[in-house]
Amino acid sequence: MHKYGNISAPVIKRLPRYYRFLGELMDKDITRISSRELSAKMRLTASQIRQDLNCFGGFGQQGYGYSVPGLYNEIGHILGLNHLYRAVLIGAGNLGKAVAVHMSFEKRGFKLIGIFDNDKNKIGTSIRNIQVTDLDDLESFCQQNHTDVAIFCVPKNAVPDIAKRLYNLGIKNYWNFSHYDLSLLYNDIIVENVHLNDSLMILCYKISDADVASD
Amino acid sequence: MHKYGNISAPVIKRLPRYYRFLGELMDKDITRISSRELSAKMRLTASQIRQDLNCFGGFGQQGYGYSVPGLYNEIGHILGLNHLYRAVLIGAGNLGKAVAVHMSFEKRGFKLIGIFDNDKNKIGTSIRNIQVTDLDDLESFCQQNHTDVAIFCVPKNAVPDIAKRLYNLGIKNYWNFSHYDLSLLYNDIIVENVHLNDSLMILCYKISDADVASD
DNA sequence: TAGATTGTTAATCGATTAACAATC
DNA sequence: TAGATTGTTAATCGATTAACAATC
Repeated sequence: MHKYGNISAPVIKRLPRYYRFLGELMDKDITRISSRELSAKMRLTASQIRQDLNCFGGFGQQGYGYSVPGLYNEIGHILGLNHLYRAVLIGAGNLGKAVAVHMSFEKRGFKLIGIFDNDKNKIGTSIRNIQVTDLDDLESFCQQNHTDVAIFCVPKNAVPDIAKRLYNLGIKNYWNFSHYDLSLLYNDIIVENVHLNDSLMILCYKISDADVASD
Repeated sequence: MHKYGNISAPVIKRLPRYYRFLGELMDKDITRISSRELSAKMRLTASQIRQDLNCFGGFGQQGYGYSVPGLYNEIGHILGLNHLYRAVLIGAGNLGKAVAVHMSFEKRGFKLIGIFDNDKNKIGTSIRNIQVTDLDDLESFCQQNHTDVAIFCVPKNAVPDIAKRLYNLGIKNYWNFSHYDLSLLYNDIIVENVHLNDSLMILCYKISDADVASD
């Protein structure tokens, strides 16, 4: 059922960071690196790097280390960046617009194919050469255009209804910017959350926890 | 040095979710809940909830459970939401604009007091009643207006220079949307990252890992 | 008082680090 | 071959779960 056995969440979460650092090394024309050198740059242990990579395969060479472009490509492949999953964005407000314009979807395995909103003032306008479509036309659009993923940039209370419509269309992968707990809705869906409010509150915790003087 | 001893990162990351669920219970006028009931709603163990909360204090009552508003307020206080840390936003592009407009800073312990950019077309325009200021005036602004936090919404390569200027101004708390690894720059800073690209790649991994048919 | 549920200690599970034999 | 560094096993550390005495 899974390509790489059951890889633990902590390992998966570190992969994009490895990918980023390897990309930077490539920009500097560094072609080879040992786990020890990389661990120093990334401030983690060499052991962890070797353990992490060996979840997926033996990419290194004893006595030599790792090929930077080789490892970069391997991790890109593990992450699945060679795919082009077709995504629709739900919600063309400030956040949705920023996500549409700001993200390099193609570099990350996705292609944005549609944007939906229910605001008559937004419908018909274009973002990144994609026309904003009436949310009422979600079903007909997705039936005509194969869709793998939905991106939720709508307020919390609008989410469950839209999620059910998408689920009924067979679309079960969600990138969720809303604060609705999508993962509780169905069991056979894939959800990746971006909770900006949570992140901001964690920052608040860190600051106030360190700042013993106040309060 | 720390208000609540050394609380582990996993516990801290769960706090905003507890806070959210308790808020929803309050909206439904539910005034009391046991760890068992809450665990069922949140899909985690009652044991974990009790362990998590007891890092900070004994907020429950044997035989009764927890007061929903009581616990809500306690967690809000633990998160430090009673503060109003003064924040400046660096970068008024799509992402910066969305962050400025979309976030309810005041509910999360922050107040947005300034927005900076180096784009002449943006300087002077207003976002949320805050004038976009020339990045060159960062020092004079922060000297005149007490600033606790900086929010980075600029491209990676612009970050280190700006971070150094902020650090020299004594501003050492950062909400980082860029892909520059700020935490490696100084040791006495507080960084909370929002890495949208990483999140998107993790979604890609999850989809492609489940999707054994392809590739 | 009896029932319920906490706070907390003990047991288990998983993730990280250390060590080292294999090997390039 | 000698030196370096991996892949992998074993040891440690930390987080989660289970159990239960304390107590409302």
